[in-house]
Amino acid sequence: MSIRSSRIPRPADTSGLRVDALHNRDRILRAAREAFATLGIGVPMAAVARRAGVGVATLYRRFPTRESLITEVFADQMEACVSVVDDALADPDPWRGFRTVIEKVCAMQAADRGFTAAFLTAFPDAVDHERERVRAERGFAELTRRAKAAGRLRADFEQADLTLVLMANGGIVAESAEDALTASRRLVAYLLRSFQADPLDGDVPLPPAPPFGLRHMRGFPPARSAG
Amino acid sequence: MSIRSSRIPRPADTSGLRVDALHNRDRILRAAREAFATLGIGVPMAAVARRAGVGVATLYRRFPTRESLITEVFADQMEACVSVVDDALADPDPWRGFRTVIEKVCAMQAADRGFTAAFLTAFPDAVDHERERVRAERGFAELTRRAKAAGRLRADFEQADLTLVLMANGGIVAESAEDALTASRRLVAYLLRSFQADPLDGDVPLPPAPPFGLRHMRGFPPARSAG
DNA sequence: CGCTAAACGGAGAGGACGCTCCATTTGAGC
DNA sequence: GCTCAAATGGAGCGTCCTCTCCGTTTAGCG
Repeated sequence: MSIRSSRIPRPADTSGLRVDALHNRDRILRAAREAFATLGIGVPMAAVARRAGVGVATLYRRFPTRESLITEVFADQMEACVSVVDDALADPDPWRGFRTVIEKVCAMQAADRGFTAAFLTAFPDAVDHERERVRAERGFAELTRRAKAAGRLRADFEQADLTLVLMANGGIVAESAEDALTASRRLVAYLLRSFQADPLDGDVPLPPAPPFGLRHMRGFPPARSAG
Repeated sequence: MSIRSSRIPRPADTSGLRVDALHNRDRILRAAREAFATLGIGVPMAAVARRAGVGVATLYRRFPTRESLITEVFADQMEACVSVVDDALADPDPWRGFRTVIEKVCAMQAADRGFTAAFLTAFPDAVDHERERVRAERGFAELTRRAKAAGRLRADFEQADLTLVLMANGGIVAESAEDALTASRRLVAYLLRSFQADPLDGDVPLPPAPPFGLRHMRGFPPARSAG
């Protein structure tokens, strides 16, 4: 009956840790969050360690792979995504729900440089993300269905278009986070305008949807190894 | 009166080269084109040299910096961009001209992975690109003006939106070039649909345009150095 | 307070890449 | 063919990054 006796230790089992270790773990996570947001995923591990004020060994002991660190760092954001979708599902107006999801998620993406990569990438050990992503995907599919049923979303909108939006939004790079956000907002406004159903030009067919969903995006960000 | 006596040796002066050197230069350029397209800008120089079947020294002698190589490799594409704009300017239908430019350039971008980065980046020694980019930009501004005058393009479309399109399109990453093209086409169709003037919802204002143009995009692709 | 396992940090091995130096090869004019 | 400047290729050095090993420090417990 203890609060912490749950058998599934999500997101990670930190119960057996000494208090100093726990403290350092927090500092690492905070430092990594900062570093990823400003420099992007792929900052040297040593830089994260330095920002956290710990040695590299401590970093590696706690997070053996870069991916495990990323997974943990973005756990919050992933959960935030899920709640965004959940909130939208509770909205009585289907179109507003649909619109809000895209707007909010894209804003998150624009604000945090590393988030795009983390969100779009399926890491081998990011099973936690996997589960949440699937849940978000399901919820979004439902939102899509409702918005179409309400006649507000064009009928040929596909699930893959969400990926398209996220990739497009992820392409935005700017000097400052504010500039990125401004640009993102405008892009999203343009796209949402097109997503709306419009009986006037229903006869102009869209090019086919790309053949991928979120899970087809392995290899992001682009590798650059030799051939 | 000689054919080759032009004082401005654009894009590069290769006149004094021995035939074998010239031959190797071609092989390097071809190899680099391939490598950039598939692996992206930033492939190891050694990989380019290996593909070209030359030593690294040969590569460096011909192209002292990575940027000079990129400049040369993408000279063709840059010229192609300019012609696309020129063709569009010759089109009697302003909207079709506008639309075609965006479609064609985005298609080029989607087909060649390195092109985005090369196009968006202002390299110190890429003065050649600079000139062509300015020309393309001017032409596009004129196209925009005409399309607006014809009432086909929404009045609040800004030059910066072109950058937005290119960034968004550049965000597309896919396994194969075909998938990327498919995705790009769909994205572009969505965006163009929004760019069209529509008196029905002229009262819905767009978020402000991002405060940048093509030349504000230094730092693409994202650096990842430590802080 | 003292013991011990847990935690720590930094040095350094290992590897990728950028770029240069230099001994050797080769094209081109005589 | 002979000569020599031009061209070549790969060895090698410096740098940056990942990840591990190991001697030292410290929290937690009796």
